Amino acid sequence: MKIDHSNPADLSAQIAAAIRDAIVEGRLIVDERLPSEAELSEQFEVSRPTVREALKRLAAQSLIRTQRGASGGAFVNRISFEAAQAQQITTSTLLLSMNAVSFETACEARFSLERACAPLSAERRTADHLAAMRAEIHRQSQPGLTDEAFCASDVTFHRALVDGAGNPVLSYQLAGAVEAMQPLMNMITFTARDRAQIIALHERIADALEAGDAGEVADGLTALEGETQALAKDVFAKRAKRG
Amino acid sequence: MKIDHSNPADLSAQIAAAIRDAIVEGRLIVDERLPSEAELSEQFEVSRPTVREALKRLAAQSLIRTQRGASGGAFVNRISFEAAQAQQITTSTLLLSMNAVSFETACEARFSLERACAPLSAERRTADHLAAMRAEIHRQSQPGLTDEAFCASDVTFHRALVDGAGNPVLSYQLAGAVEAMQPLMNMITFTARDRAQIIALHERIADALEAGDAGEVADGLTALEGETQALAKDVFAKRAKRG
DNA sequence: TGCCGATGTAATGTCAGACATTTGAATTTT
DNA sequence: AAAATTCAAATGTCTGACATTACATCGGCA
Repeated sequence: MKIDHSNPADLSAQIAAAIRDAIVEGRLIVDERLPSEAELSEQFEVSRPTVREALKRLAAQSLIRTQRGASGGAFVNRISFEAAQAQQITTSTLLLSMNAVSFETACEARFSLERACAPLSAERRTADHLAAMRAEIHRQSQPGLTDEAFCASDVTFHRALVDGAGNPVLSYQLAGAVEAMQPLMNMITFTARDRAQIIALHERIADALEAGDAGEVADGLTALEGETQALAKDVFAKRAKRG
Repeated sequence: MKIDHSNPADLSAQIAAAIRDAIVEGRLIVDERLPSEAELSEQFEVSRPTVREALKRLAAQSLIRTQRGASGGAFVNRISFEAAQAQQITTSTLLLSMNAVSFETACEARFSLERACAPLSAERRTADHLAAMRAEIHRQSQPGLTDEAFCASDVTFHRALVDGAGNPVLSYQLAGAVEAMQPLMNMITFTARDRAQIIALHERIADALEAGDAGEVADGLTALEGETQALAKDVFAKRAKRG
């Protein structure tokens, strides 16, 4: 593991990349302790602050964790699905909000992905998943619910649907797509009638899931996508008119 | 933006979180310049190295970029699809390799997601996408191709299929799933007969895509999934026997 | 007057050394 | 033998300094 001293810029980035490669390529394995900061600064022939900046970069990506005290140090982290999901949600959220991705595009991607796990979820969903979805449907029909709370409940509903597929990789991938859309969804104001229609579709999806009817789940999702797109179109049209 | 000095641990993490929240919540907008490191260290009442560690954490997530020189500084970054994809691939790859995700689970997730964009790709793929896929099929049939090169070509083929959907959000999401599987795929050794079968399925998929037959694309993918799973099962069974 | 080069300056990048804090382990004491 | 104490190693933080970069300004020159 060596770095390029002829390019005196971004030493900490180079060091971070070198260590990251070692982890990705398996030369550093999970729970293995990295050399101490002092030792690393000797190896790379840089100062300790520079090494620390590199380590912080890796910590930000959950590639390492640090412990203080004797026999402490930096350890290769076994990245958890939760940590990976959190990162992906942050990244996806920023990507959608900063790149002016149209609501239409994001919505299409989200429902396409969700339909992808409909067959698996119809086959494998447990009673718990169904109960979670029913509970959210019930919450959504409460009067006096704010739009934001309605959206949050919607996200929980869909995550239960996705988790029902019983595939953690799928859940991890989809959490980003579903949660990242929440800020966009929050721009929509739902009338009582809108909510009733969405709730009806949620019930249709839950029923189909209970019956194990994958095709009907997918159809329900498609209908929900159409409804959502129509709502958004309406909101943006009104906004354009007003502005 | 304030931090908790009563908890004197992880000051840089707290600062990073505070700035990240400001970005995510839109209080700091794209291309806006953050205060200089000296000013930030005054605001947060910490030293400059601590501020720098916080900024490096954010830079590692592509949330900010830094420029040297007068009128330089740290700027809120417009995260690109490429950068987001690169991060997601790194995260997904580590997640798969370190969490002992079974090949079966990863494969199932990947093909489920890919089937999700089959309808869109069948409808929208351009001649370029088709040409790219045909080119990869041709490459795959070259004799003397290493297993790794064969896998790399396979990834390119599937990325063309996904890109054909014309939805950048979908492409971004799927790149992680497809590329992260490559290390797992590289564990497989392909016989000439295996390759012939895979190539035949690739041709079937390309043909269906050319004809705009979404159902047939999905069926081709399902067949390919079955073939891949069978191959993997075989490899792992032999390995278990030998070991 | 207009252009071009030299200089200034503000910012990040890096370094050295020091102290503070934490935590596990070795040591001593009861 | 168990508990309390001390020690040491490591991260976390601070101070102050210098190096490097790149923009901005100002001066000189045509």
